[in-house]
Amino acid sequence: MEYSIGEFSKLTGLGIHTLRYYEQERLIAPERNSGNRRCYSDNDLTWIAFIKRLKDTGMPIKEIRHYAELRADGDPTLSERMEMLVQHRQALNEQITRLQEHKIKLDEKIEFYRNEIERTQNNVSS
Amino acid sequence: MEYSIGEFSKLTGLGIHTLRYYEQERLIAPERNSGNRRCYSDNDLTWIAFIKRLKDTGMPIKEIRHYAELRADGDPTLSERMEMLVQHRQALNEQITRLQEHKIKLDEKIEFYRNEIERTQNNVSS
DNA sequence: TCTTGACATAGAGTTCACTCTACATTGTAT
DNA sequence: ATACAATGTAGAGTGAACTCTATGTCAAGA
Repeated sequence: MEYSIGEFSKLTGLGIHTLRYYEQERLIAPERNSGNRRCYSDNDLTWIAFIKRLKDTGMPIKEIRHYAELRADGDPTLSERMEMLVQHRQALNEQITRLQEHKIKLDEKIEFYRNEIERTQNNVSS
Repeated sequence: MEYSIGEFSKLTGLGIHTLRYYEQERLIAPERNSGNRRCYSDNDLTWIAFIKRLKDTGMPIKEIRHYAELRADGDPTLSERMEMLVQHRQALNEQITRLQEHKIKLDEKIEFYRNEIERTQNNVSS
């Protein structure tokens, strides 16, 4: 299937402006039809899904662009791309660990608040 | 103990400019000494540590400011502050879950790459 | 006393990732 | 044929969170 930018925008949840911005940043390179209109494919759809994953996990546009450039060069860059993903997985693991530590501290803080609130209420009622 | 902005910057790892910016944004309100110099306390130190935690877990400055304002009002705002933290914990839990899903997908992708690389290498050597 | 370095303020500049505006062109329904 | 909605480009604007610059003050050491 092929999609106009409007259709593709709805499918991906990315605004039309954002899609054009991503193209300008060379993250994606949709075909053009006779009238110069962008023509997105199903392949573009899975690619955008992956871009969103990379973004959600904190990879900056610049780095995604680098990955996209390697991807465009095909098989010869397979191991370099894998290297990037392995690096990124490492960063992601560290991020998850950090957040889990933060969660523990936050739980403690909330527990502390619960006690404080009870204490102050006791003071008021006594 | 009390610290000059330079000392405090080293202790917290936040640049001097950032500390002044946080003050401008009303996240922190250090005392001033005779010569109008900022005078940070140990209390400020633990407060900054908590601010960093909130930031690291994705809370925007505006919201941290709101929390800081409640904090400055003392005990009467205890339950409102707890409410904020409970809300934030919810967001944090969702964030962790999302990242864990991303991690699984990334692991799969890396595995796919490993196979692809092996395949292409076999093609070359055969 | 003089100089140096840390500090002060006000405001400008930067980076990132969009997001929007202005204006021209094209595809579609009546 | 005409109107209008969707799309095109180029470039400006936005908001968040810093980060830096210019200029001035002040305390302490040589």
